[in-house]
Amino acid sequence: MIKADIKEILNSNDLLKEFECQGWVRSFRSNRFIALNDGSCLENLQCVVDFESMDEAVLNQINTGAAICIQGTLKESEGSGQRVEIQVEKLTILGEADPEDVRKTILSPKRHSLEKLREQAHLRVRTNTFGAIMRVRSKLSFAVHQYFNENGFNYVHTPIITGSDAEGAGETFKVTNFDLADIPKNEDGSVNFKEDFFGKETNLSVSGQLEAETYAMGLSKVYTFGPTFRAENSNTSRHLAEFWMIEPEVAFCELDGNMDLAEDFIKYVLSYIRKECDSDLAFLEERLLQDEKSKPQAERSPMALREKIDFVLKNNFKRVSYTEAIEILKKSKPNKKKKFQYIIEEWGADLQSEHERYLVEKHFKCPVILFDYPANIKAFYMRLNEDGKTVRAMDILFPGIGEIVGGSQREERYDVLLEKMKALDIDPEELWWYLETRKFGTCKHSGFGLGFERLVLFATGMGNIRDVIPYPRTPLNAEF
RNA sequence: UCCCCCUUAGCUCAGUUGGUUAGAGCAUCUGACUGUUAAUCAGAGGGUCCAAAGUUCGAGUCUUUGAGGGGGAGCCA
Repeated sequence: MIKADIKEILNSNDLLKEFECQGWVRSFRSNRFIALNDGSCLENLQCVVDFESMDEAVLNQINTGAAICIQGTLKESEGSGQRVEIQVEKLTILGEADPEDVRKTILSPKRHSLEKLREQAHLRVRTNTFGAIMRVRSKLSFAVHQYFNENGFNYVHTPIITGSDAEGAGETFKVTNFDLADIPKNEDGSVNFKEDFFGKETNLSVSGQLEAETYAMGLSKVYTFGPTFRAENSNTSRHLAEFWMIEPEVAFCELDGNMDLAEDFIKYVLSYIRKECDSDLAFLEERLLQDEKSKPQAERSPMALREKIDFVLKNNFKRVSYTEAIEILKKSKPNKKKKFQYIIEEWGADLQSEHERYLVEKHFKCPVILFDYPANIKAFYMRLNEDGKTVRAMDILFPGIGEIVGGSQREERYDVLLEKMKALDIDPEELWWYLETRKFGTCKHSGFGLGFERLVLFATGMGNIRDVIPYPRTPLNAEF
């Protein structure tokens, strides 16, 4: 008796050998054919039972959704849909699933909308689509660690609870131990944080960057990969209140090296899943194709999913300075014909997503790295260029996703950084430790943040970020 | 937070100008059939028409407010 998961059995050549495996019934046809799935791969194992010799009570419990254990002989399939199947000799019901209840859930064997699946997020991983997405997500995150490990990076766990709100990356969730019905106040009516757990105001991290920078100043190459929290009231298909972010930080590295790293990294992880997840990607590709059949020709994507990934792998990302991008946009048709909602008139304008989409999807038709942005539309820690008006920032824009990476060379000059903080009203006292790294052996260094779910979005071809994370947290939704 | 759209059976949706008993497909149940691949065939059950208020002889349908969902924008990763 060989105990194996379904992936192993489907790839096995041990015909006529005895196997045992467990899984959940996807469908039971003709009182004879069980489609069994255990999540080890997309494909189901066909288990053939001899219903005439089977206990009727057991037979009646082989319903969609039930967990079962089967023992039987592996043989070549007589049917055409699969190479091998198991002729069942023993079947045990491990967990029942009453069809009357199952039919009210998304487990019922029919097509369900992604919105309906989201309402039953605890069950959706049992569908082909979510099984595929979650396996791709898992392989992608493994590839993240493998890439950095192979390239001499150290994995750093930056704090999730932070005491500084000075990063400016967004609205924060407060962390407190106060009884909310009775919050200690100062005489002037403000909250007395001295009585709180940490003795100061704390919140959930919106970025591990500042702490990662300090570690890069000792380990040279570091990265973080962890949850990130933003309390912004963002209601879009690209934003989550809780998401996973990858943040490498490299000492002795300037912006060009940073761009090289980001591009190499993205290509590595995508090529990894291209090798490891072909049947899942093929399934997602087909799903997308079916989905697009109902759309008008103009809205359909020109490339199939795997083709799109391969295109990114084969082509260099276009590197364009902000100044060049503005020139391209100024001369563009939608700008001249005033089709843009925000017309680009002069240097210094912040790029809206319609402009980014034009550059990526219409003009270059390829991932684009924009760099050297005007200083006044970017964060305080980005390194000021010699021109005094731009900073060494870079954003990577992906078709259909928008900004997937935001990064920069960091300002390593103590005086310049201090001035910048003062100008932007950031209290240097709060970030004393960050400033000290610029006093003791400061050096040029760079890093970026990559939104992991946005990467999964691209890799799976899904359209809504809530469908590439197990339990999405968004405004007004923290179910499960 | 702003703009637009949606909410009718377990699911996806139809429902005419406001009119009598609100329909279909899938799913479920019962029966038939059995090498099926979202099996097939016959039959059955299944409704707080999102909520509240209003207009009207009469509201699934019209009006107002609210809730939830989707798409787009802003903020960003």
